Amino acid sequence: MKNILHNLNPEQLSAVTLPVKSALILAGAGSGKTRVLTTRIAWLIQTGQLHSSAILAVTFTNKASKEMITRLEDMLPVNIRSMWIGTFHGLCNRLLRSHHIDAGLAANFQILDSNDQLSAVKRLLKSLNIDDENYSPRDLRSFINSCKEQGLRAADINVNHSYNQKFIELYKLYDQQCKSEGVIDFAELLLRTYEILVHNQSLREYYQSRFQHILVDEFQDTNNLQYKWLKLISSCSGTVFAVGDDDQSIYAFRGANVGNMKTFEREFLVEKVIKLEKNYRSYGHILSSANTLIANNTKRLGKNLHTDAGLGELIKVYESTNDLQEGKWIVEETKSLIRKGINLSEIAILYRSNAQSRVIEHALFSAGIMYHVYGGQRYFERAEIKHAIAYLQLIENPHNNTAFLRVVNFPKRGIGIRALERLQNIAKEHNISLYSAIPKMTGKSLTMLRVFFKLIEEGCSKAKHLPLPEIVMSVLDMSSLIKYYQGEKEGTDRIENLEQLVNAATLFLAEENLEASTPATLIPKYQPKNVISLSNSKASPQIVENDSLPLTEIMSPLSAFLSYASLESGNGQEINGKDALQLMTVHSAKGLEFDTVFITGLEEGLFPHENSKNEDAGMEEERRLMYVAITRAKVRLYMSFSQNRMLHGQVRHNVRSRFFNELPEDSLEWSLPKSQQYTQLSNEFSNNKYVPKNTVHKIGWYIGENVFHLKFGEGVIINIEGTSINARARINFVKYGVKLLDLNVAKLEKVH
DNA sequence: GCCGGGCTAATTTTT
DNA sequence: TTAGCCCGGC
Repeated sequence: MKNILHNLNPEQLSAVTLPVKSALILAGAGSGKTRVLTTRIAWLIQTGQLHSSAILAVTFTNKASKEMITRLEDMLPVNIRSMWIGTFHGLCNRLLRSHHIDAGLAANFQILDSNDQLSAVKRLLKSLNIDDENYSPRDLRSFINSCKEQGLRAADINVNHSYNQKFIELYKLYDQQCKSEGVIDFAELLLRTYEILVHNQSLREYYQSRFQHILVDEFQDTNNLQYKWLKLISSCSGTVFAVGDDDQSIYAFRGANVGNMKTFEREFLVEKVIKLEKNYRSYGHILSSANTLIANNTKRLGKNLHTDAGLGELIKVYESTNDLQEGKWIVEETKSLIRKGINLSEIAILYRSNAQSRVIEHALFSAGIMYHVYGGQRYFERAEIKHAIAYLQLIENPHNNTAFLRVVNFPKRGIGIRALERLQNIAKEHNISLYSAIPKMTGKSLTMLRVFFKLIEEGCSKAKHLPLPEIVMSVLDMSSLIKYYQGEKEGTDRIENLEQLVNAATLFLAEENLEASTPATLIPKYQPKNVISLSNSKASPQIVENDSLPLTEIMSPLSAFLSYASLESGNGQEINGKDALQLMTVHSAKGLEFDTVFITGLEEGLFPHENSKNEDAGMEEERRLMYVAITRAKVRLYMSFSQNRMLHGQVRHNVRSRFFNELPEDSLEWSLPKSQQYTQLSNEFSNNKYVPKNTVHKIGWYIGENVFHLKFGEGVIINIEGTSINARARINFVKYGVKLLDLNVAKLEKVH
């Protein structure tokens, strides 16, 4: 038997070997969090405390769950399959497929990704003739999602606001629309699962007794529904082992609630919180910067990272006049790093928002330095792939109107908007899907629509006999998608992508361990009677066995593949053999580490971002984001800011980020001596082409200065026009935006 | 049905 | 600046 516990530090060891009770592990950046999580699972199984089927491990991303599976396979000789490891969404998908009848869903329900959801919402609004900017599709979508993430149905929401009233009504109609089309959105996967567990006692008790230990990764990212879900499924015999880092909570904007950690500690009666504070990633200066910075946050559970590695290099801070210069500086530093023998792929350039990559890319491109920008389009989100998937969805479920509208006239079949409007009216009138409405159409568009109808119909019958990869192949052919792109100027890449889809299907089947030739079969697996009888301890072998089947066994391979495609957007950029510089937002850097990290654009308004500066919570999240950025670096850390930056088509004057004041002086190495900073600053301003040279002294105000106005509050001078008596300042006020004020009239105060 | 001009708004992102 | 959206003209 492998000694899986060797080389664990005392804190890690105590976390790994905790008794099977609810526990909270505060795992700092680079403290071996994943290791603890996987080793604990292995330890529980190896010591015979739990059967592998009693374990549920939940992550947020597919990447994280894959990583966990890989590591476990390395540690354990047993079959990982019997364990439930996956993302919240993936696990809920599995549960809903197994219990689709209880959930009131068709066996082959399809999953809307957020774009699909948006078009579904748009279609709903259109069908109701709502063209009011107060009810924009995007707002409605986020309203619906945030309701679902709170566990609220339209009927549950208090009607006390006229604005709400309409949204609630629309939310209800949206759910009806989804139901009749046989589709569900991401949030619905979770909510629906939660609801069937609440409403179906035998089902609930079955899973409650089955999962005795539930391990949750990145607990700080859970939203309220996920928390409720965990609480429900773990009550009775279950316990939750939560691992997270409140200091790395950077997803509040999409519903994550850090407060869940404190609530968890209280409600799950956690006796002792274990902190993993030993960092195995970064050198001392980097770590103390992170510690000092994050100490400025008030709402923390408390944690301080330390390392055995020495202090290492100082953090290099660079101040530039403008963003172009910042780009050049990155190029120069990169070149010198290359000379030191550092691989480009070990260097990351981080920024707060995607728009900032442009200037940097330009500089790198001109210098001939290879780079790779993360966050591009993912494989399954590419237009051509979405088209192919839509055909596949229609074959599996022709009533999916979102898929229908996506491809009914793509490639062109001469089916225009007029025809579709009529079709939609017929469908609405008879309360049927667009597909079913086709035979009821009249006029010449009927002919065209019939062609499409036949196409789908033939696809359906073919799908019954062919193995998955061949279904995909035949769809590419019969849809004429390939033919269409052959006629396009830049279609080669798209054709390549489409052909990749066949490989993706083959690969998917292989991973699901299934013979490619198995025909689609659907066996009802869940027998409520059995479950009731086993509510005490051991689950019947039959049910355990069913629970561990690959998805392709409980639904058609095509259906399984489609859900995989929706839930796994596909690492758009994963295989990248080239040695290239890594460019990404700070958000997407979370969980990664690099030898060298550049944090760029450290300016007030950018990082921390303007929109977050007003409330405390927003500011603290920005600080955590900065903390995440810093802790990505192993050996070398660079930070830069620029006095001027092109933003929204305008040159903006920025002040360096407040975060610099929150870092330890001793760990920083300014590229200009600190004493010269402010002298330098005013020189730069007076040399600036936007300011007449001598205005600084004559007027007594300078660009970039923080000011306070009685009515408008705080702001920054972004430009000064005219001189002496005519002098006016363009001031960017935090709350009121840009105003032009006469400096001789306006009562401005300096803010220090 | 398609193209182009004008307008507007402008973080962060996984499933 | 630029991407996305809407509208009008062909």
